[in-house]
Amino acid sequence: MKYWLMKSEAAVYSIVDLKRDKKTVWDGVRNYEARNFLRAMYPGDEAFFYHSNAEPSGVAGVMRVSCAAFADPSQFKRRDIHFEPKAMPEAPIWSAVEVSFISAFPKVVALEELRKATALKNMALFRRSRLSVQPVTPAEWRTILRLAGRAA
DNA sequence: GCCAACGTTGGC
DNA sequence: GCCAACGTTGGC
Repeated sequence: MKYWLMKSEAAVYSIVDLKRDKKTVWDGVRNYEARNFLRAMYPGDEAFFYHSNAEPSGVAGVMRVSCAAFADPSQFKRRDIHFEPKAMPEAPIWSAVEVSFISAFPKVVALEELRKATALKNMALFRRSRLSVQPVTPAEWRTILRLAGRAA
């Protein structure tokens, strides 16, 4: 099983929305490296839900990858902001996964806190700016759970 | 709202 | 294939 971190603007879709919906299609990723990480996901993998552009930004909870990567439906929708004219149903360009709610932390583990943790200094989060889907190592995963007040 | 980081596009 | 222009992400 692998671990991941996935970013969403909190005002657009937050952990509260995922808790309500139970599961959602994580679509709209339009960066090749992030897409390749989506394609590397398997059902049962777990991911941190990261709130970006939030007050504070940080890790807000945990979700499970509940369906492996498939063609992102939004790339075919002409009126969708994520429409991709070059994508054909028989040759999709972008991928999505389905994720399911596991838990919301009582308190968001803020970016500032993540920065202070020396065990996290090599996180992709800090080394690769703007990457919205990224791997998390088991050690990083445990560290963040501990910061969240959850047993690792 | 500003702006740094950085991926993408398109002219040449 | 280079690189300037441009657009987006995301912290602050």
